[in-house]
Amino acid sequence: MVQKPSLPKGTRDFGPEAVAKRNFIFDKIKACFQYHGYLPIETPVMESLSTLTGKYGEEGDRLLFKVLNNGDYLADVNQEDLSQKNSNKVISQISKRGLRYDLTVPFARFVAMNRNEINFPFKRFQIQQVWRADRPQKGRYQEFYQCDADIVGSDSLMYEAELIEIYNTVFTALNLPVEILVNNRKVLEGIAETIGAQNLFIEMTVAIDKLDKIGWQGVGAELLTKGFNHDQIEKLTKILDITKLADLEPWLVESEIGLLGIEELKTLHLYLDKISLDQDVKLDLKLARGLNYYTGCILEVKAKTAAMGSLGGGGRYANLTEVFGLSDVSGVGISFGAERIYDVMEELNLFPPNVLAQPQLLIITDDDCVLDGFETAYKLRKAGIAVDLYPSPAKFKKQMKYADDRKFAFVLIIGIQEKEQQKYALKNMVTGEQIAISWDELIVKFSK
RNA sequence: GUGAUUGUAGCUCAGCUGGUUAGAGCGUCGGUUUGUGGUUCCGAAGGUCGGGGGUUCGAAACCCCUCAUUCACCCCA
Repeated sequence: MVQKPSLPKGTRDFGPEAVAKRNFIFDKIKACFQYHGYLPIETPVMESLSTLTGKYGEEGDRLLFKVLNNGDYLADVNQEDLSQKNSNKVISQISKRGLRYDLTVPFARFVAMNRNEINFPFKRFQIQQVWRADRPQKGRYQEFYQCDADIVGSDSLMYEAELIEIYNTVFTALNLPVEILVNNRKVLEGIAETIGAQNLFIEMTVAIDKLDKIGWQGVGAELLTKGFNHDQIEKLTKILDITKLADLEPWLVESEIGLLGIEELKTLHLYLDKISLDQDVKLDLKLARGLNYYTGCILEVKAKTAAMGSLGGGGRYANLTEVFGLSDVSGVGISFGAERIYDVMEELNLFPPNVLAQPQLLIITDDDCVLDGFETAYKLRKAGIAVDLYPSPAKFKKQMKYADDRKFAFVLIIGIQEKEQQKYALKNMVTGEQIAISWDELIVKFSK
């Protein structure tokens, strides 16, 4: 029986053009990373589940893809857990591996394991897929590429500035106008302290992150259900509307950690003042970011001219390697969401017309000249000219149509007439013009 | 995990309140006097109407279940 082919939820195929376009994005990002001294690494698709769980918050754990153990995986499962259908307990017994959820945590694991071989500060980049068991929707897939650059082993805020500069450079190179939003988790903690809600810090960040979407009314309502009172919410409203660092400082004088955050932002700006950027960089106190491992500056990139979630994000994580037994190694990094950048660039028509690098020239032949065609193709390629060849002496109509469909700019016709005249017929597929051309002329025309 | 939405040819979609052999455009393939595409004209192939069950004399259409899609929420790139 024939089965109807289909793709798993949230995944897609990439045809030749899509791959070319994606590589166009990768190439820009990669070039920029390398230009700044980042070195490439790759890590396995699968990690031990224990490496992944507990790093992304409760929600993140739910979105982890688990890999079923091999063999008789039910053999050793606790019968009680099984009969009670306790999925949480059973899963840990039947699955010891999971698909990576991002590239940052595997990197932290990599650093902890290779600490003796690594020279700190260690700058690495990594372009690989990640998987999230999320319901797919616009700009959201279950399988997608992240392009990460991270530095571990230095707490210098110079790196925050460098990463912002990288965002700036890449999006400028892609001709995609964006807004780079900056905030600091310490400042947010300070704000929580100031309004007397330090124990509700996570709830606060999750709520205010939605301000853009549901406004103060919605956020206020959510905060109330989380245990905030009207007084606190009102205070929070006032603080978060602040757009200048100087205006914020008076609010946080009582908070040691808040002042530390402000100090960090000030230092960051000292660096940024030394360079000029094409994209907008803004302080945004409403930026929170859900990943709980961030401890200092946080960054997020949004498209200015398209409705799409963030195109990238990142931040400082002071302790991520600690759970893997390596303390006092601070890290900071950013991630580009290649799929979303792709979607936005497609929407805005930003890809160059000829991303699909293919030969300009197609050779077609008749019955008597197939071998001559093959030989000519070989000689042209040897002369450094990219060329393709139709494989059989089909009707010229068919061969021409093929050339047209594949958008070759020129067709080189080798038939019995050409062979007798010791010339080729070269047809320009755009103008329709056809000329007789010698080998030497051909080489000159197509050599660069 | 929650709430909606859609599922008919390779693609985009028609198919009225259930009624004979399910249609169109595009695409594909073949031909249009045997050496020429993108622009003629003619023709052909291609569908278990997502799957299963039910109601009915009769279901693509109505009901139930299931699978899948898209979108929103949660969360995030």
